[in-house]
Amino acid sequence: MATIYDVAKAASVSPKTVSRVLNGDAPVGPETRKAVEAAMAELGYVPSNAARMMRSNRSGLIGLVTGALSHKLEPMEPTGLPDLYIVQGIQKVMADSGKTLIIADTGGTSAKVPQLVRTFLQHRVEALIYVADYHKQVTLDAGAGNCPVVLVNCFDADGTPAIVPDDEQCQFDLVTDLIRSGHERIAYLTLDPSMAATDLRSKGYRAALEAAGIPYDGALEVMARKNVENDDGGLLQRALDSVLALGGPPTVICCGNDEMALRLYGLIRSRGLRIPEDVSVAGFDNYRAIAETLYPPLTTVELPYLAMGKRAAEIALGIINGEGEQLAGPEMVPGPVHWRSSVTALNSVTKLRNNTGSTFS
Amino acid sequence: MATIYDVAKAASVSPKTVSRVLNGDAPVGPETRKAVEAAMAELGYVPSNAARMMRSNRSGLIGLVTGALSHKLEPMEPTGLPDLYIVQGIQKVMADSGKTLIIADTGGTSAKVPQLVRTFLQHRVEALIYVADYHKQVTLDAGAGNCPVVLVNCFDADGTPAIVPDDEQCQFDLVTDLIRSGHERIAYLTLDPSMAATDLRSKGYRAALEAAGIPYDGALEVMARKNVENDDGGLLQRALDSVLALGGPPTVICCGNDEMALRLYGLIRSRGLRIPEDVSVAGFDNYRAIAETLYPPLTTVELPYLAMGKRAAEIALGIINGEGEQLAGPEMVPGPVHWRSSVTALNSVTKLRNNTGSTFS
DNA sequence: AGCTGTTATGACACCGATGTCATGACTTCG
DNA sequence: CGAAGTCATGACATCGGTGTCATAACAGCT
Repeated sequence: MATIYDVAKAASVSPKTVSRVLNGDAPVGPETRKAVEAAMAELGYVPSNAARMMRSNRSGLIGLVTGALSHKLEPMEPTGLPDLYIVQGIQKVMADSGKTLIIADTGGTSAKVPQLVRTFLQHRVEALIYVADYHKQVTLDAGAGNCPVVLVNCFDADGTPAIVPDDEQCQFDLVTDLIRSGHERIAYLTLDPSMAATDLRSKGYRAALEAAGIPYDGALEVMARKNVENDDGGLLQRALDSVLALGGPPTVICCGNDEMALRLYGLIRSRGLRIPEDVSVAGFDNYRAIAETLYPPLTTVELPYLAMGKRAAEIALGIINGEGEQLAGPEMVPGPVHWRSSVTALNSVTKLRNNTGSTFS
Repeated sequence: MATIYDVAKAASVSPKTVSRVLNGDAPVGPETRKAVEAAMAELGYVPSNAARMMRSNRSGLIGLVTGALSHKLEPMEPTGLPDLYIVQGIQKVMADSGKTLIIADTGGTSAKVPQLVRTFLQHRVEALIYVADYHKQVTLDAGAGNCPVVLVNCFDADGTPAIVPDDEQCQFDLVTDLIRSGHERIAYLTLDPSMAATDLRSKGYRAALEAAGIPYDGALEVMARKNVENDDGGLLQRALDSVLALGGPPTVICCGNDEMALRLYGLIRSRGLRIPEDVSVAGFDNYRAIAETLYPPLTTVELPYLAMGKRAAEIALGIINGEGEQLAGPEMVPGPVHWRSSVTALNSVTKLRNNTGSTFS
């Protein structure tokens, strides 16, 4: 591979002049420039980042640790594919800022993290971003030294900069929209309570009821999914039957995620009920492959994964450039409700929803 | 950040000795070693890959160009999420071999590719892997110089090493299994013929019929999906109606992908038919979020994306290490049939299928 | 004319590792 | 016992760029 010296020789100038042409950091005569550029093209010269970095101490690399690539292999996918969207958002911002992303996958084993971090430090990444597969608390045992760290979709106890979804606000917005459409008996089939999101969303659900002056009925909120190997869906069946059997059955059923909603469609229909005429359904995640493809299309909330990724990248870049904005602890990002026809309006104030910022599709 | 000189000074040895401790390429006295290791730990020393690379000319980096991260944002997702699985397979093999993956995303614009390749070359990647979002032909206009290139899920006209799915064999296997279960009237609702896969699968479909001595009926093979913005699913409705209206209606309907099958479930049921009692359904892709979640679970074929990724990584490593195996042109990888209850057996020879290598789940 | 300032360029050291070669101490063998 | 071989270590050059400083040519000003 051609070096800067080869180019210099071919153009009959000094290596430093070639460097100046490359970086444009000092004036170069027009003819000299032309000669150098010709030589570079001729030799197919590509500057070596390694050598460049030796002096400047700026690698242009950002390290990203994630399970996004591997966790889809697991038999259980409690959520959609959040981390992937996050990675996407990060990638986009980084690419725009000229940084190159190095991605390492944990393969599902968080024990690998320290080793991955070490590799990143060897490459002298300018920042480290850790993306979790679902909203949770983590502890960063890997000593990242003085390399700035940003957490996404998770947070720790040490006030490390973190970006998390606003699960509570999302569920609040969804339920509020349902109430605005005239629903009052709103069932909520939740995910495993061991997940940080479950608790937050439950709070949002109750807060929305309270804000509308609707009394909370514990019988309408049922756990319908457990993160265990042998969850064959029986839990969901029983949960559905239990809310349908209530004296005042729900007019709409909220699901912990879109997959649960997909299952629920089948179960509801096998009981002879129509969606949304007999009962409305709402999901969570806006897992589009499901939400848009189902018939009728599913009303659901989008967790702002893409936006979270972008925000995390901006925070990281901010730290690198020494700009203040010293985010201590988690920053919450809200996401939009996607209103589709799996929920029917029980009144005629539907228009009102137009002012809430929800998107229709 | 501490350098090898700092460590050397702290341990009162020469830098070279520290280097020897790091690489273990020459004998070091046990006490010296201990002193050096203590100094490294003390200073939190992490060797610089850039400096290391300057001498050895081995970056330990592999460049991966893909649209995997971004294409899921597009409104249309003709296939599942193949490239992601491919990336996964590559990542796994590379991590095991000690290489670090640099991932760049095209953001959907293939015009960006040359620039991404340039960045990779600056980082002196040891190989370049290009992953396409669906099986197609490409032209590599980006001059990768003498850097080895491996294509995945695509191929070019120049005989560049390439790994592609064996669409024909997959469809052949699926249809053959259907026939073994007693089906003879087998409809096939295809994807857009502009995709390379469509043609190959059609071939597999016909070959399976022919191998079983079943005459091919053109009326059973209908295009049901076009890659255009305004495909509202009407095409699928009409396709379904056309095959159901035939004198000899199909006992099983194969779909171009699992999403189409998901849609078809709804359409079939809205016509008062049961799955699989009245008509069986088979998909393509083994898009598990759909195939396993649907009720009844969907019989489908898995394109071997993970295996393709692994194979591509192996090929790339082989080239780097100068091992022969000079793959010229595409290598086809077959994938397994996943037999689930969306297809009913019309005879009692089901047992036979056990010998075909299909997996049951 | 003489001084100052700008432009265009080159010489040289340096970033942090590793490859090569040299050196001194010690072991082994004829 | 001396030659040859192994072991443990260090001096020094080198990889491919960039930062610093020097230098020469030429313009503009008093």
